[in-house]
Amino acid sequence: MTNKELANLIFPNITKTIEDYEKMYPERNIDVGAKVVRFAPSPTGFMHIGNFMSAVINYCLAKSSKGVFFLRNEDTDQARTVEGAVDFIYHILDFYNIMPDEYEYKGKIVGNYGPYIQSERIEIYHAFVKHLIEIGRAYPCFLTKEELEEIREYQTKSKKRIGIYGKYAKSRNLTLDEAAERIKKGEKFVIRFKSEGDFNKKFVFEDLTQGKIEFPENDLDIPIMKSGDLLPTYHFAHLVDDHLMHTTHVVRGNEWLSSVPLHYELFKTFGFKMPKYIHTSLILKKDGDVIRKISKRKDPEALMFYYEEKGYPTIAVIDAVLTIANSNYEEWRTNNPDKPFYEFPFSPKKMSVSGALFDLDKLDNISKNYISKMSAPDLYQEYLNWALKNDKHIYEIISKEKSNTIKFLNIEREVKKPRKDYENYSSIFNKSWYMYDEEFNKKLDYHFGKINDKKEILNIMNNYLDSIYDFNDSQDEWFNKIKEYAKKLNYADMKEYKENPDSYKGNIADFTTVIRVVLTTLDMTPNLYDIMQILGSDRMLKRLEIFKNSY
RNA sequence: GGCUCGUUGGUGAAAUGGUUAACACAUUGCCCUCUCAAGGCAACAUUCAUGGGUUCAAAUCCCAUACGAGUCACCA
Repeated sequence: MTNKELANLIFPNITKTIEDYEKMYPERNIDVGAKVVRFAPSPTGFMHIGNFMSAVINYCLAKSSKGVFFLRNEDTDQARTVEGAVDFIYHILDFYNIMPDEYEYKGKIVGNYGPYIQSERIEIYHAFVKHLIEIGRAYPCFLTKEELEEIREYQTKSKKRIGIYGKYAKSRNLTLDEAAERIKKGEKFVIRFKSEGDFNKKFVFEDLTQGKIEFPENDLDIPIMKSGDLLPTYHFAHLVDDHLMHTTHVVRGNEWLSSVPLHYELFKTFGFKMPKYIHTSLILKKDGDVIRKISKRKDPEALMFYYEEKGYPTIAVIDAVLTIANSNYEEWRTNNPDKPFYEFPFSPKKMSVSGALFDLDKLDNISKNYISKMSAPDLYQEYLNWALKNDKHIYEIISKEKSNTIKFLNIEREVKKPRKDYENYSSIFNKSWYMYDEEFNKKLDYHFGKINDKKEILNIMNNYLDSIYDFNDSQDEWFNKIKEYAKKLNYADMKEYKENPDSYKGNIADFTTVIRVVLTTLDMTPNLYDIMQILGSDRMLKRLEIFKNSY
């Protein structure tokens, strides 16, 4: 029996050769320096902030170099596949407007280098595995789970390196005839790569983020094809796919760094050019005093659901992620406030090598700045979109009260230094509910300060609303009138009051607080003048009546 | 245990042998002010994990130690 015959025995129906596939997927027709990158999630869980960061970096790399960004669904672990995970990935990419140029979704293939779903590429992998067997660099391994367990135990006990290599790779020594015999008998097997590396020899690998790293050569005979579903393992699929799809830059998590020696040998064995690698740092979380990997279970902010539900502007989340990814992003952003994020010249070298804590305070700050710069109608639209998906109650109210909502959102906006009240859309209602009669009537929990005597409050309010307040007054006129009236009732302006606090009932702030609380129940609101303009005389009088009856 | 990487303030971090260790967020204080928000101005690492060494000079180079992280599946 020859290698070729063994290969045919294992893959009788695979007729295409790797040369055939080389022809099917020729070099891409792109500019020199254009990057071909991929986002390659496995649908074994819902997209988290780390995946997202990787997607954003890939998008950046591709767009800024006029390259290609494709999505490859790495679904080779069928057992752990989570339903809805793929839909969620596409939803997020669409939501954040970072859709790939090439992908395969719901039966639709976009791009010439597909299929983009690994389980649909099984014949391709088999052709490559077959080739490896033919040249004697892969072999069927019949080690059972129990045997593997034993080897492992022995290695642990005797403090040997763990893994299948050297004398532990028992099936390596089987003759081709023996192997064929056992296959014919129906024994289960995996295909292992036959490593020729020497653990005592070192080689230097250059990672774009981490720089030069010296590794020992790989000498592990790792499985490249699984026994049950005959799907390839990650390592082998990475080799085949990124070669045929002509990936130039692989962005992947740091956890892959230790697989580099293996991947290096795999590419070398086929004589394929290795892509460049950008190993990104992990996103960590501070939990009390412990710093650990961010956890999908414990940290709600780890999953991408969080930011959507809270209603963070998409660009704020992207900015926050890029700020972590690249230390000079923030500076670039302040210098280029209006440029799209993907024009940022992302530099792998500037990525932090150690893990970064994801700082929600920082996100809030970035987000507040974005929201403060939106026009009121734009903000309203975003707010409405958010409410439609996340809070029906709010949605009903603000769609009914569109004009008043926009007016409220416009308070101290579109000025040089706008208010920064909202870090996300879900926080708007908490700061504006009192503008809606329905909500206002529900609460009626008045928060008066120093002046809380009903008689005095009415003394101020009655005359003020009836005869002094004029809707047509400018803000200055309005405030002058208030000051004048306050003085009459023995409330001083700030300076006078500070000089002589005991000779007055209170100061102008105490005075306006009374008006504010009667009208809103709250002692803290944006500019009272604007609130009153929006409320209008009728509603204010109504609210005064309500106050009379309920306080 | 093997392999690899890392360790600058509460957080993200800059600096790549040369005066007082950038900047941003957070925090605190003051000012402004009808409250709030915003804004303005300050404060916040006598020190870069620890110990040695090289050098006129070290956060930056070298060595050791400690601590932390990742990985060592027919998971990705």
